Amino acid sequence: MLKMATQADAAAQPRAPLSRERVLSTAVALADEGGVDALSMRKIAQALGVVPMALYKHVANKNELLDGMIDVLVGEIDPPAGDADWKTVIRRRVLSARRMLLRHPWASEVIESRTKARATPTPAVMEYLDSMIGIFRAGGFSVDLVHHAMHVMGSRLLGFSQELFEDASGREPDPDALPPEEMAARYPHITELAMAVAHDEESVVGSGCDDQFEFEFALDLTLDGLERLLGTT
Amino acid sequence: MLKMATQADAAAQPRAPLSRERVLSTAVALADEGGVDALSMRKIAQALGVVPMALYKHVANKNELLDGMIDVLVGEIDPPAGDADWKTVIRRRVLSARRMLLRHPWASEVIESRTKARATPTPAVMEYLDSMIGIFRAGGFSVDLVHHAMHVMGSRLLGFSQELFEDASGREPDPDALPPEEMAARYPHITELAMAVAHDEESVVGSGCDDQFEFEFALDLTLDGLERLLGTT
DNA sequence: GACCATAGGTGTACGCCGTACACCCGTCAA
DNA sequence: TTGACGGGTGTACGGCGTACACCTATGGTC
Repeated sequence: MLKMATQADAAAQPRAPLSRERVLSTAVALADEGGVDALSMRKIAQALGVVPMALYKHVANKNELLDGMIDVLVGEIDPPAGDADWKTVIRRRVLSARRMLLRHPWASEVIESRTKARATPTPAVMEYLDSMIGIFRAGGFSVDLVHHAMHVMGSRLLGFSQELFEDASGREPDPDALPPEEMAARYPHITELAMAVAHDEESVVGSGCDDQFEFEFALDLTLDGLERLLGTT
Repeated sequence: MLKMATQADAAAQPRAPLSRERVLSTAVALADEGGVDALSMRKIAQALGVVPMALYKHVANKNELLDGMIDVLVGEIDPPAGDADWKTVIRRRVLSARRMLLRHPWASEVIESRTKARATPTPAVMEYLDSMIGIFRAGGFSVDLVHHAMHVMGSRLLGFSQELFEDASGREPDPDALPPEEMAARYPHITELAMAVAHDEESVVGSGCDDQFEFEFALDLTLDGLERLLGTT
């Protein structure tokens, strides 16, 4: 009796019924606040008030869970907007994808690693890419040209992220960082660049350079290049 | 006596003295053949004929080991070559970096994740970037313009790798892959593109599209864009 | 109403991981 | 001779993913 009562209470109050979506969204939330490395099945279960093995009734294993998380993220990207020309539609969509990636800093890493481990990207990613191709095609790109375009947009030419001066502030003062004069001696060009940038934007708080501006600059340079190609065909 | 003899034998024959470099290079070798996910301190130790904790006399912990591995890889990139103009020097260097990344498919993932976790990239990466900037500067780029250029080269505009059609062959025949007609219905544009590409290159074995060609196409498009910018300043 | 298949949550247990900590031994400077 | 020390060892701990057996409430069938 008593037992039944407490069970009923527990069931009524804190126990939403658990589902694949609930698992995925709390996983995303946990990753957002603690990073993917700190994400474990056990912690997800705990956050849901459930025993770890319960999760396996809704996702096959951790990799499949990561795939599901990717699909959640891709779902956050705005659908292609309206009837503008290809350039602005692509531009908006890419910027929307970027906003998503900034909201979930762990995203690019897991997309990278999961995509390499699978035979094919997850369905949501496929759909995203498909619609992207569709925009180019509707804009008059030949099949060949859109193939090139996808490679251009998907490649990172430098193998390494450009996030060099990303929030020098905001971290605890790293003990084994080089003193500035050593920096200047060892990496003269980086130093020159960093100083110029910092000076340029001395009014701006936070990161030494306006990443959003730089990203859009890169995007526009590339889209202009593609447009020129389109014109000459 | 006997014990000393066997010890001497063991010491003489299979026991090179162990060093940071030996640890790093066997770690790289193991990652090459089994992927980073399968790389563990215990396996590295085993490969070196040593107990796991022995490694910690040469690397502080696993993250620091990964950082060291990155530096090994970056060291494989050819130094800037000769006295050609900036465009060909950059081009050669980027292609050399790409060759390194293709030799070590796990590299981009660990560089990505480690760079995000550190206050600053590893020294070898810094040096690479510094010399890259130096090439642009020597080619007449203003500080501002080289800043833009680094962002252009370092950004991936699509958040997702373009490795869509990467070796459809060469994998075991994935059980839950969609049948072709379903593919065509759900992802019409991808299908169109894939078929066109496959047809184009039907003589070529392996991957449906020539990734090297596409990469160079993207690189040249970008470098041309930068050159145009340089001209108009 | 009796029955039983099934879906979904539980508990236990295994093997692997990174690594803290105490130890031990050979080398070499004083 | 001694004693510090660099480098390899052994043990142990807590956390991980997950296989497997179990329990229980639900709902369809006779």
